[in-house]
Amino acid sequence: MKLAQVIVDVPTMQTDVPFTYSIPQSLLDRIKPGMRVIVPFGNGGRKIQGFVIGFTDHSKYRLKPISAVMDLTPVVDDELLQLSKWLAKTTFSFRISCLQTMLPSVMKAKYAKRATLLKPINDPKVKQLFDHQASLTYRPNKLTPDQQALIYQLRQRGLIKVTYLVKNQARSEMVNAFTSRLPVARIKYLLKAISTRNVGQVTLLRFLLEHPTGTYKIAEVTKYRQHLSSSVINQAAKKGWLKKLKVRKYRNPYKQPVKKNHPFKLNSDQWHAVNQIDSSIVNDQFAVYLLEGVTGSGKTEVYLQAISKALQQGKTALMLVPEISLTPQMVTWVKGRFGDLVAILHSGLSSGEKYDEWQRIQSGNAKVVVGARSAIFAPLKNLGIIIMDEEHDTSYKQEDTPRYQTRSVAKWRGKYYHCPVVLGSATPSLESRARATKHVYHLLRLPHRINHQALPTVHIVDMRKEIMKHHGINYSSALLDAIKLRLKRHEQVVLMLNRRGYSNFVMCRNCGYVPKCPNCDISLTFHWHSHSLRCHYCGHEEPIPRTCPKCGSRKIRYLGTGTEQAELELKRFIPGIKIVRMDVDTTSRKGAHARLLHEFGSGYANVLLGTQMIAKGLDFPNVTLVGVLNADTSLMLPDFRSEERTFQLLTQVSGRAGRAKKKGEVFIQTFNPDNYAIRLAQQQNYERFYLIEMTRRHALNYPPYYYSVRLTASSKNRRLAIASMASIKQYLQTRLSPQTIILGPAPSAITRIKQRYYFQMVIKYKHEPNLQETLDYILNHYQIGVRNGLFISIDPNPVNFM
DNA sequence: AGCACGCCGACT
DNA sequence: GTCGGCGTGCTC
Repeated sequence: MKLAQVIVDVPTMQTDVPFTYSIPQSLLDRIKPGMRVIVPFGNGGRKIQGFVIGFTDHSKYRLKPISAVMDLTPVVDDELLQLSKWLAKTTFSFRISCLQTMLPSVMKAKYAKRATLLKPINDPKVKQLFDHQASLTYRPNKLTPDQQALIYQLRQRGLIKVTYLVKNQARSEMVNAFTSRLPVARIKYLLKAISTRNVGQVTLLRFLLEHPTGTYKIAEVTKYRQHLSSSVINQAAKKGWLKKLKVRKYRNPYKQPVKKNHPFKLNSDQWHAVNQIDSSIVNDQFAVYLLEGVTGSGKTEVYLQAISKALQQGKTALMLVPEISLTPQMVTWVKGRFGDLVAILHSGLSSGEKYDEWQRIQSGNAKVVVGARSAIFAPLKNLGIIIMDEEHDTSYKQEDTPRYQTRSVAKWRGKYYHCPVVLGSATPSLESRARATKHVYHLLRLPHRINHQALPTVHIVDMRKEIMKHHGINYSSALLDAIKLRLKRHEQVVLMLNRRGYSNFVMCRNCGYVPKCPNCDISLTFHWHSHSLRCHYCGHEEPIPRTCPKCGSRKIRYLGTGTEQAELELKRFIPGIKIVRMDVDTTSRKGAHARLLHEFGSGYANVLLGTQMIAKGLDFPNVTLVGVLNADTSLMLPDFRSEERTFQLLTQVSGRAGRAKKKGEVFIQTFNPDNYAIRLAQQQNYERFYLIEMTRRHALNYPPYYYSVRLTASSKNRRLAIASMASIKQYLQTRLSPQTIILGPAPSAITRIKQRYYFQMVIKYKHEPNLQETLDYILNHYQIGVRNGLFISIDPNPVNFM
């Protein structure tokens, strides 16, 4: 007896195990592991989606049969099934959540219910709800309580039947196409027999003669062939000349053709790096390479040539980049080199486009994938290389469940396929660089810029002195002079406003009062457009108070530096200056990012002003000046990695200046001109920074000397949360070694969100072989009654401790 | 998650 | 008496 093991779409602790179902005879030969199925679940007749993960031949339960199979071929292959298991275990998340994050969002089922009247009912309320129809399809939570009650009553009285629907959103756009049915000899005969006045038919027959086999999209053929129209094709179909059918249309997110580019000649450092990586590809060897290259050292070319090697070997390649640097420029590079073999996955695509790109990968038509974080799950088979560009970037860590670190998943897949993983960065994370020192990773260095380009000159401007000079808060006179000089020379300027961990808020300059969210207890953010205060966590909005609610003073006003304010201020200092502003507000719309960059790249604007998002991957030859308006904000964060972040950001943004022939200049404005992170970023001295920072981390018992796990508990009941945390800490202390450090429990940085209280503990350890079991035990035993009790989440290796 | 079941108070 | 509120337990 063949029975299916199914992971059901119910993300809870109790249902996080395979459920066994019987397989109806009709599905027996179609059903395979990795397919999605629809199964009955529970005693209310509910139907839900599930994933078949395997088969078994016996079960102690009374089994229900699988209702339907949703896929023709498996959507998750054996490798990804195994990966989902590992991922669920190591990130303390549900198997179903892992499976779902590995797939395009459209493959997640949407649920609806349908109520069908068993006989006509003459109640006006019922008629209104059913819109005079016999059945109503609805989402329960979209109905008003009254409507829900009405349906409940009708059901109780046996007047309606309720069925459950599982909707598959994954749909491909289909277009009309045709294929020839005529043998060549017959076409030749017809061409002679038909009058040449039938222009359409003759043209069609000639087309069929040229293309005796194959399927052609009607829209495309009629567009490029004169005299050939859809009516001609329809007529021909009736005559039996050709067969009409539907084919999938791939929604291609990059319509404009890209210019082909060719491999560059490598310098000796690049050559050495490519050689090393290639040997791992050729020898089917898992190895992690850390490619440490200064900005402008030609890392991209190393990646491209390594990918090329993998393709030559008949393998596939996966290249990950931070979301923000997945710019049209980067896409042009890869598409230009590998053409239609490339699939792109990033958040700018519509869900339909993402699904189509996923299909191209799944079917084997795309062999090179470039994408942001979640692309690490791209269904490539026979991987030959995995590349992570800017490996230190924090966007590689998923911040909600499953809280995976892309680097770990990359290594897992690299081991599975016996292929190299290349981590590239100008400023590697200390974790990775330390592993290279210990020879766990192979260090490959590119210490020179290509074509012996000089590094830009970096000036540090002491803002403590500047603040006295004038009323502006964003621009030192040195930076303003430098900007004016570029305008005169018709060169361009990039200005960055460091907004990491920073928000614009309103403060009373008399008493220091800051308006906070009544639900979440965090500072409200000032919004220029709506002229109101908003909570970033829950969306609460309120007007700006005219007088301080605490002291009554009228000196309550907007404080801090936003990009809008920086833009206005610069326009005041330099009238007529053309600025392209890039921040969350201006880039939220689809395609806006590319449009703004194009606007700047075309030379229309003098200045590109933006937040961190401009620091990465941009390459404009006419930019000779980069200004960092406030280097400090990221230094102020209560986070042990703030120096590392600041160093990385400043180094990266400095690399934006002078990438072509013209020499670049950088101004870093700061209130902490002597800070080592700022000083060493000025010198672009990563190795020195690494040594100093490692000493500090060692002294303070921080990563990479220690591993860390953050445990967060939340509850509506504040005292319950505190008490549980205390008892969890006690339990941990009995189970873990005495050298392990437990910080907290302490209120989280966001103490309260949506009426729930958050508390956290951080476990710092060097060696804890039983940590996995210990934490599993805590999840199973302390998380009692998620609804009103305590909810626990665990984040292994959190990116920050806040 | 979402459903049924069961226990309790308050309504025609 | 029963309607409907919420707390609890279970789903192959």
